[in-house]
Amino acid sequence: MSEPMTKQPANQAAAPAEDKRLKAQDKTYSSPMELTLEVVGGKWKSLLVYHLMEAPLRFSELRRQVPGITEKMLTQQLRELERDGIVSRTVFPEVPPRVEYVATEHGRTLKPVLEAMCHWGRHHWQQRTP
Amino acid sequence: MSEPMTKQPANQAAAPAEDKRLKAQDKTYSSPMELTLEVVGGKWKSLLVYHLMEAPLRFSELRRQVPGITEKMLTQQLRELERDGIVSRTVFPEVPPRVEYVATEHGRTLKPVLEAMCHWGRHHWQQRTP
DNA sequence: TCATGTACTTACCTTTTGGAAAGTTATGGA
DNA sequence: TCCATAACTTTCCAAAAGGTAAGTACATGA
Repeated sequence: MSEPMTKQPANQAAAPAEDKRLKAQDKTYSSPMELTLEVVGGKWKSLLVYHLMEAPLRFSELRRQVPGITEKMLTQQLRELERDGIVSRTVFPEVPPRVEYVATEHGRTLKPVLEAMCHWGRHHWQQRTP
Repeated sequence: MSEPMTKQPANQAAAPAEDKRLKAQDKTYSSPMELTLEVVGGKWKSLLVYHLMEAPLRFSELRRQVPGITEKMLTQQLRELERDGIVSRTVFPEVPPRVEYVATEHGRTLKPVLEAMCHWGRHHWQQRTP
């Protein structure tokens, strides 16, 4: 935990790196947690991934399930999650358009993290009023 | 998960609420995760709580163990964690001063969350370069 | 007298994040 | 011809988060 982790470019010369699962190349972290925070930190991402854990949802369904999120934030966060290989996006060539999002296999490895967060929140959100 | 949770003030009239474990009174969450994010979200808090999980550390030790954090951020985040009942602060009446921080019993309930985050980060920070 | 160490404050500034509201595209139906 | 729909994009703005750098208090030891 205390040993700094350095993300080296691994194979700078040969491979142009088509694996886009993780951003944050060349960055130095002091803890693995920082990487997790980069991927699902912020106000919306963990919520979104959680909703996409089991079944695909389309843009408008997701917007309904995550009250308060604006369209701008929704697309923005989904794009970043997609870039990090956490969710996948499928466009159906219809009019009006239909686009579905789901957690990828890689994204589903976040399940323990999200469930721990969910569990903690559930059990501590009204610990007061004893 | 989908049912909105509303945090009511519980006993507005009588009790002046001396329990400061959780902030975020009167707020409505759409998911328990949001509460967790309020408590350990942000760039530093989860890292700090993780370091204070087992043994107490003093201010300067913490600063050393969390490279990159400024003194301002360190005190600020520790104050918020203290207000939320996650860490406790002990001042030793000495000169030069000595102040120690540790996770409270309540704070230690975050262990599964932080460990899940740590675990995920450790196993995915270099998944590329296959 | 002066520097040292520790745990802070404070003021100011930059960066990041988030939000409101309007515009865009394409097609089929009234 | 006009409207509706879905999934955006764009612009402009506000707020929150984070960072820099300097200053403070106190007792001790040089």
